[in-house]
Amino acid sequence: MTTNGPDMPVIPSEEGKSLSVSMPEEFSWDETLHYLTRSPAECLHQVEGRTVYKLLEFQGEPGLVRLQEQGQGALELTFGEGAPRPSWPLSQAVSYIREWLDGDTDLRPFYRMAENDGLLGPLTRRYRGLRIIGAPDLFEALCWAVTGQQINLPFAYMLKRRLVESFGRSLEAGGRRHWLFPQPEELADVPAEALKALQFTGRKAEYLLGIARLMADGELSKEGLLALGFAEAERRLLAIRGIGAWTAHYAMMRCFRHPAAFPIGDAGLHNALKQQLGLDRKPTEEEIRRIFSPWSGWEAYAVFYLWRSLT
DNA sequence: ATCCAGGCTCCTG
DNA sequence: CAGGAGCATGGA
Repeated sequence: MTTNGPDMPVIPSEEGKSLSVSMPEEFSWDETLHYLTRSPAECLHQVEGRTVYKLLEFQGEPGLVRLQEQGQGALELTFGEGAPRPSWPLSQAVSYIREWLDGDTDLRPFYRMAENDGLLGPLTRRYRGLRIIGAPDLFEALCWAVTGQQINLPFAYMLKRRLVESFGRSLEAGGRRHWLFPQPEELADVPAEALKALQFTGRKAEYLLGIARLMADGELSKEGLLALGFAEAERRLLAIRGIGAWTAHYAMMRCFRHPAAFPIGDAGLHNALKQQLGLDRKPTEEEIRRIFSPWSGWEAYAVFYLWRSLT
């Protein structure tokens, strides 16, 4: 068996081909990397130095892409070296990356609004170019939110990793294994016991499987929710067992990129406000609403910048 | 040890 | 309908 016979097709023009992903001026690769590296247990992308690898899937076919900064507000996108080349074109990944890294939001109105704000002003200057890193896959966004309910973040990352490495597909390249988040179909028929063995609580196991079944059955989808609009999508999500206000808004923030999504009950948000405002206790929900009232329409970004202040 | 974690459901009164 | 117990584990 030959590995490099004359019948092996070689397409030089495809080798080393790269595409440019244009990003707005208000985009910071440093801030993006800071977010992407915040947990060593993260398994849905890999960061090596200032290079990001992520396994994507289109038409059921996985492909590894590599992202580097290109300068002039652009990223360089290539296929990851050492990985099987998918049949889909690299151009298919460009719009995904722009959505993932929030390249389509104009942050200038947010910055103008925050400019003279005593709380948000310093944060937007300190973390300028920070954008809401998305979770374009609805199932992933919901599972991640449910997983993170009421537990500390390191533990949540560990649970996610176990879930992904137990039920997701993967591909090895360059001595590293890259993972896809499981599809709803890949989780729908898993017994709750299997999730409990990964240290999910019995309750969370039920929540995750319930969401998986809804999506596998086509009763819940990103397209369907997008068609509903903000208020109706929220109502639909809240009707699902295991999804409360925090989870619904978290998903709308990370998956639907709704700038007015507002996970107001978030413990990290409370701690950030306490710290930024020098309070000796956490703010009440009423106080939070008052603090956020000037930022109407941009709550998700205000929350994201406040989260950033914690690390 | 005690309290808190990127909460939600379900049961009381 | 507000309030609180229970969930279950890890880190400070």
